[in-house]
Amino acid sequence: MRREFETACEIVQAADDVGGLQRATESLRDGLGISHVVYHWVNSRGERFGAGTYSQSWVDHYLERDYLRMDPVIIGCLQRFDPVDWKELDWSSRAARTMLQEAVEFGVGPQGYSIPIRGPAGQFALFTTADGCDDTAWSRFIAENQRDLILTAHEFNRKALAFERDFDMPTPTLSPRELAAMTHIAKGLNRAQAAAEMDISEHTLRVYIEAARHKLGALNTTHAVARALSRGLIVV
Amino acid sequence: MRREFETACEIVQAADDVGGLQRATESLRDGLGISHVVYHWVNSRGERFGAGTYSQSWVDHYLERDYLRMDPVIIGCLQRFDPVDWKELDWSSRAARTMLQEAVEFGVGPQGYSIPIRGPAGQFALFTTADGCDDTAWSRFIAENQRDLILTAHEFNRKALAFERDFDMPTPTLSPRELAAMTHIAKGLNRAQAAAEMDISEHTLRVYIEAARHKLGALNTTHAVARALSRGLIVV
DNA sequence: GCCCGCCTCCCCCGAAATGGCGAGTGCAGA
DNA sequence: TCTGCACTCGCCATTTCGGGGGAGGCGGGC
Repeated sequence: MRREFETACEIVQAADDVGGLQRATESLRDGLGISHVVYHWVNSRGERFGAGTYSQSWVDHYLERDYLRMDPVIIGCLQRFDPVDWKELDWSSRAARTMLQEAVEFGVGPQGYSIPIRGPAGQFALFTTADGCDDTAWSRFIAENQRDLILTAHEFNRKALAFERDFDMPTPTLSPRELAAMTHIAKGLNRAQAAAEMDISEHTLRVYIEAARHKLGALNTTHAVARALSRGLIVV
Repeated sequence: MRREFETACEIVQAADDVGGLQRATESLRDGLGISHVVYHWVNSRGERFGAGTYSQSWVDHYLERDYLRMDPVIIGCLQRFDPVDWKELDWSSRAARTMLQEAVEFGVGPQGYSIPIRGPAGQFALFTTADGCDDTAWSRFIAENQRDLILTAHEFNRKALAFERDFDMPTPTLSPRELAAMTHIAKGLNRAQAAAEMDISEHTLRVYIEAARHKLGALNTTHAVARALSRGLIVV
């Protein structure tokens, strides 16, 4: 691992708040001589936060335009799990192209490389490096640093999860029947069908669903399914 | 990266079926001189498969006893996203201890290190190394190889996802309002609340939900939410 | 041995969601 | 320019869900 990555990882490991992650991104940016290093994180409650070198004005602009909802980097990374060069993403919509152009005006991109990672409870993180260099220089940069970037992303994730664990509610345990019931419901069966599938009465199935709902602290069945999926309790 | 890892990664990259992954695990096991290397994978349809060096008799025994449902390695890794040494897991239940004892009799463990990774559509993968050595030797082994193991796990995942992409159906595109509506529903709001949140009539909200349902090929709203979550279209 | 959690079944009723019928505006890409 | 898609609104009948009761058996952990 190159020295600048080692340094950044050490800062991450020593961090005891988001500010520590922030310093790590700055250290890595300076060490690598690129324009941006950003770690963006959605915790299990859907709260977003970020640590990185983007200017406040770009972040404000980005949020103001609600780019979170259409940013091809976000959209694309939510649908894959291997690192992606921004050039591979779908920039076909006009809104996306507009956004990229504005980003460049704010000193972000056009080159970028983002590493997505998902956590067990719906957490989602993106570790991004970006620069304004040309394609060949960027390709070389990625080829040389890809592995170190992945490992550094892991260090960020480890720390971010540690922060969260501190004030996280434990994931409840669902019984096998509750899991089976939730799985059937998540697959789109209604209560009667799910009950038939499990060969139990519809009422019994309801008991499972309600038990799961209460354990998950969910407001209704759909919410319970969403939570169970997000926490990796069931798989559709 | 140590040579044995490089070799394994090259085999993975060249693989065009599960057999290729299988050969990579064997190569890595032999190169590292440990007893087992296993890659276990649950795709987006919930189908499981594995490539690795466990004996068929252990796999049969494991499945026969339905250990998938209580294996602390599986349970634990489903709830974290950083690599874990088996010793850190919860072996307190009697069933878990029995399973570990049997595993050792079948030549698996007691030392183990598993790296979980989640994909965007509910995929879940575990890359595991295991051996019968003592604690200090194992700690040294992990300390020395942790990073290479993570990178190798990434190569396995990349290839496994590529296999799956081949016969995957394309993810539909939801409009911004549809995504917003689905997100609110997934958070447990009822239609009236979600409509109020979006400042539109309840009927309009229904139109979005139904459009999303049709695009996602879902049988009902809950199913649609499950699919949207599984495909990474929305985050709760 | 007792308690707790899991599994199973029954009834009732109000509230919510679903499905199908409409209609009109406006923006953006072919 | 024109077609399509996104966005917005209304009504009605039917199905499904949600919450409230109550009850019994069975197994594992303290």
